[in-house]
Amino acid sequence: MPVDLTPSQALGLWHAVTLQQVQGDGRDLTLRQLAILLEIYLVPPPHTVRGLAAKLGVTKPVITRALDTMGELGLVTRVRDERDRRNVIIKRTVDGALYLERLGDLIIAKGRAQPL
Amino acid sequence: MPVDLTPSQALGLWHAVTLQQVQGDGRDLTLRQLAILLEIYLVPPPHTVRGLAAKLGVTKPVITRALDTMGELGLVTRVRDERDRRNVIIKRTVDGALYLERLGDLIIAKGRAQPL
DNA sequence: CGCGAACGATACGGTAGCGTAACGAAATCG
DNA sequence: CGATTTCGTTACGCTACCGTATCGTTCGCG
Repeated sequence: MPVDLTPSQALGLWHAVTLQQVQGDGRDLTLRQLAILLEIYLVPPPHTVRGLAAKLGVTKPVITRALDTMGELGLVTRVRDERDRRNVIIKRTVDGALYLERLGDLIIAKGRAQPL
Repeated sequence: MPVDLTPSQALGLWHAVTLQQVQGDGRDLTLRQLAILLEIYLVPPPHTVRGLAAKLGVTKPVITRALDTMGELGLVTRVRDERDRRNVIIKRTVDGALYLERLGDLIIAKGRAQPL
């Protein structure tokens, strides 16, 4: 079941959500960081630095740095892969799930408020 | 007519759109910049630095800097208010309208692709 | 083994945004 | 008028992210 939007609804929804995000508190993620976070939580594991970099079309340091930042925020964790110790497996956290749950709620709430 | 979304659809939509934005080209706006741009194009004029700062809950330099950046990208223009020359009126541009039109199209396309 | 490839992290210089504070120009008010 | 307020901008020091290049570790393969 697709989500059918008019142009006005689509931009209005984006407007409402970004506005709320900005007004909330400064703790905002970069577009890239958010994309990484969503990828980790919405796509089945396992997730690796290399895999994320390929999926997003960015370089590996971008992923490493984003994981550093989001790790400090508790949104994500890294675990060494014991089967191939060169790899690092990116794990989800409770706080990360909560963060995205709140984002989802925000989107839904603003979607409900869309006119037309 | 509201936009009714399930949590899965809401986050899936965000995922698809941010992913595309990141993959596209580096020309990505900050969350704040995007919020400002949407505010300018979706809310009836006139728009001033002070008004935008109040609406978004940020300081004036944030608006000035964002307008500098987006001005260089051609997404927005500034014109001195002749009735009160202290004010600056922020004007829309063709390129800015085009930019948001493409964003709207992207959202709609990804919305249509949402499962459930 | 030893050598090259793969993986993630780090170093480095550069750029852009931030918050606070101060500034110049213009309007308002006594 | 002159003093004060309002508006947008600029200055300053700081932090965070970027891209490129390189590093250390670990695996795979001859």
